[in-house]
Amino acid sequence: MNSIIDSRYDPNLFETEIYNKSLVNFKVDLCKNNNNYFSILMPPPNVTGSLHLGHALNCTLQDILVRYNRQKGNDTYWQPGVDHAGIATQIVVEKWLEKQCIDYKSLSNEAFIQKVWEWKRQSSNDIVIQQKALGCSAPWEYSRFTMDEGFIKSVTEAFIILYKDGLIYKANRLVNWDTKLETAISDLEIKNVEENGTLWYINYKIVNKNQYITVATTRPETMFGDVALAVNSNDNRYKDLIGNYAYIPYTNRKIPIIADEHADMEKGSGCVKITPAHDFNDFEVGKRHNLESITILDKHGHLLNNELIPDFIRGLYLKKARKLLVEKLRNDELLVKEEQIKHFVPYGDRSGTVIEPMITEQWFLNAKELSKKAIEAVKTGKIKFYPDKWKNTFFDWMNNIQPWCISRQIKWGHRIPVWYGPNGEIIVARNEEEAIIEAEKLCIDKNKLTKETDVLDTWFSSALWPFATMGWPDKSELLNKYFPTSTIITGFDIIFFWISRMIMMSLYFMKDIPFKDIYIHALVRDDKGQKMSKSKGNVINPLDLMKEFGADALRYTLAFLSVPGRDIKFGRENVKVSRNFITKIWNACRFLQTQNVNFNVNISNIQLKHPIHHWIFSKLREFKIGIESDIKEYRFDYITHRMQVFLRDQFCDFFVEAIKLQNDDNTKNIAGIIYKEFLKLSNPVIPFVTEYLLSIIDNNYSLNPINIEEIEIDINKSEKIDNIIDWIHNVRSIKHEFGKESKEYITVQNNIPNFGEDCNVLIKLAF
RNA sequence: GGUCAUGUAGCUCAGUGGUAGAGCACUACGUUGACAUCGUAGUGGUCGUAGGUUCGAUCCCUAUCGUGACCACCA
Repeated sequence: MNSIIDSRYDPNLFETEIYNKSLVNFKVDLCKNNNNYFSILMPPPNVTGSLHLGHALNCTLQDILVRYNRQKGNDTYWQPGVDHAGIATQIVVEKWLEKQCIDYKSLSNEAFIQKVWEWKRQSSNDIVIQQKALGCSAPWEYSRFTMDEGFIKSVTEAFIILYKDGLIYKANRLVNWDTKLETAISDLEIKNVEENGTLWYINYKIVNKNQYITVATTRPETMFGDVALAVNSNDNRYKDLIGNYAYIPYTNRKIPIIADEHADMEKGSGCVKITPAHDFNDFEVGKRHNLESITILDKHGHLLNNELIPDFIRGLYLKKARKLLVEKLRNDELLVKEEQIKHFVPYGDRSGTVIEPMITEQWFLNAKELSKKAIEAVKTGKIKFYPDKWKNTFFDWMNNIQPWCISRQIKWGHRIPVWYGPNGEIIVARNEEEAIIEAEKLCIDKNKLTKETDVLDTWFSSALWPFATMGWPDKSELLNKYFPTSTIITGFDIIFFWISRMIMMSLYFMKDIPFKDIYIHALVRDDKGQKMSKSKGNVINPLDLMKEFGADALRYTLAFLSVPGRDIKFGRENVKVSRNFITKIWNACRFLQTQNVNFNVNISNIQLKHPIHHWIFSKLREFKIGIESDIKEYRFDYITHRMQVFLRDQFCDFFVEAIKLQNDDNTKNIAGIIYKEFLKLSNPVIPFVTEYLLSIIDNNYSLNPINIEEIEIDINKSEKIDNIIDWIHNVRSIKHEFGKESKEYITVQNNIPNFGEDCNVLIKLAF
């Protein structure tokens, strides 16, 4: 046994060392045949840089489960890895290159991708370093990347199957277009922001009448894509005009005035312009009335340079065109009213630019078809949400699910496994050789094949994470042993992006659910409740905290603050408090060592003589059982409370104090056993300090708790101690309130209850 | 507009159909075998407001106000 009597608690002295020589076997034993398995998928962090506190929370909670299960003897697997994160990473790398004064736009595709890989290596390295510092006990050699070789195979296979089954198709549709990134994005990647805007009332001249009709719009510049004006058929103001035509200002293009329920009599002027190529509602109206769609914007958000657009704004950027157009309308007295309104404007999540609805050719996945079984799986309780309320969010979205636009016009990502023939024939194949063979079969000139340049939405590969990581489409031992996984731990923000899609894909490809429990944890905010962001400057780097207070303190804090269904307000003060608690654990060890406590006495060699012996064992049992139920309920906060109550309020305050009064070897041996058990049971939460202390007090320590059930505990004796403790608190209270000389205090001293001879010595603790 | 949360001590938050809990902060005392990164004790709350159910409500129900998030509209 080594001594720490003269050492203060300093996590920096042992954390790295203890991780490297930890007893925990991170390795996976594929030969082991254990019916009780626990497997968990690490939500792969994006390779966009290093980790923030949200990741630290996510990893901590997973590691607690993993260590707990491993300790319990369950065959445990934790799938680590990182995500290529398409658009997000591409943007980060572009900025990174800019900083180095590299003109990324002039790089060839291949050269750019090379740069991204370079970045990826650094980023994923940093991530793993952070995760290890935090104590994550994952089998790192099983780490996967969503674009590694195996994953490319999985993604290709999944695409091909879905295509052949008719669930993936190519279509010309109105999609959300990001004019900055020049790619389509999905509905989920849009954030609607409320803004002050203007509603312009514009006069359109009616054909063959000396009369105008007033159209209200927030987007006048799109008027050149108008194909109709719609009014409500019940609107007396316009009833007579239905069937007439109107001129689009500054053009001689005539568009019909139609009746459609989409026109709301209460809103604007009651007459709405229909621009199917640049508005989702209008697109629907257009379909209903068989109207054509006229695109007037190019991919960069500039008006087209053609005869549809009046020459004074041809080719101009949207915002500029709008300004000029409004000015001209105003001067020409075609603008009859300008109304300031608040309205929502769609912004791209990643680019921060206004999103334009645009008609383009994209690849879609029929998500509706896949959603049915996924909804069923949650409805029947095969998959459970913790907290339960999130299933409503899940159902809401799943019941209204839209076709998923899976193609992106960016560089970084999985290339869609499609080749085109000279006449646009589509050939879906695993590789070029296969595509050529297929082309020959179809009598397509194989020399004229071109490969699809679009890549897949990053979430397409993430959706395959539960089984692609374990080797799918091949059969593998990992899949065999650890699929479906037990639990997934993640934030609510990716329920739609990720959780629901993994469920759909797993049920489709594996015919089974990907996981049984979904634990949704909180968002980590700063101590004022504000979202942490770089621009606000309130981001806390987990590594800094770990350096100052230790990884254990950070882990303990994150678990402590994890109240289900509530966001975390995180202050560094909390970490300090946790560190203080860990110091207490440390100092308890120091004291026991000064008492020459032997921590390695066999449980069969101690006797429960004194009631306090029964009491401390019954508290240990409560502690152990409590943790077990907390884990089942994912109440990580409760576990930390329990640790405090047991170690501080029960073990230190009474049992250790009792040792000072009743200094026999048997009691000291019990203290050694209890303390050691506390360390083991707390190991999942605070692995570093517990394992270090265990290694100090026992050269051959193990992390497996002893079987307390074997110990016969007399509950009556234990309860007697509870009563004594209540009484002690009472006496102390009186002493402080009235003073040592007071009548009240003397009365108490003269009326000490008879707790039995065996407890007499404890009475001293009261005085 | 729809949905889901949330409102308990100065702060951060637990909790329960039956005399209100923790941590931090604050106050007093304390260096009595580890621990000032500490110990002991204490101050502090009509459990958002108004109704209802109940023998009894902070907890269940209804309404209302405040806060937050998500979804939708996005003329």
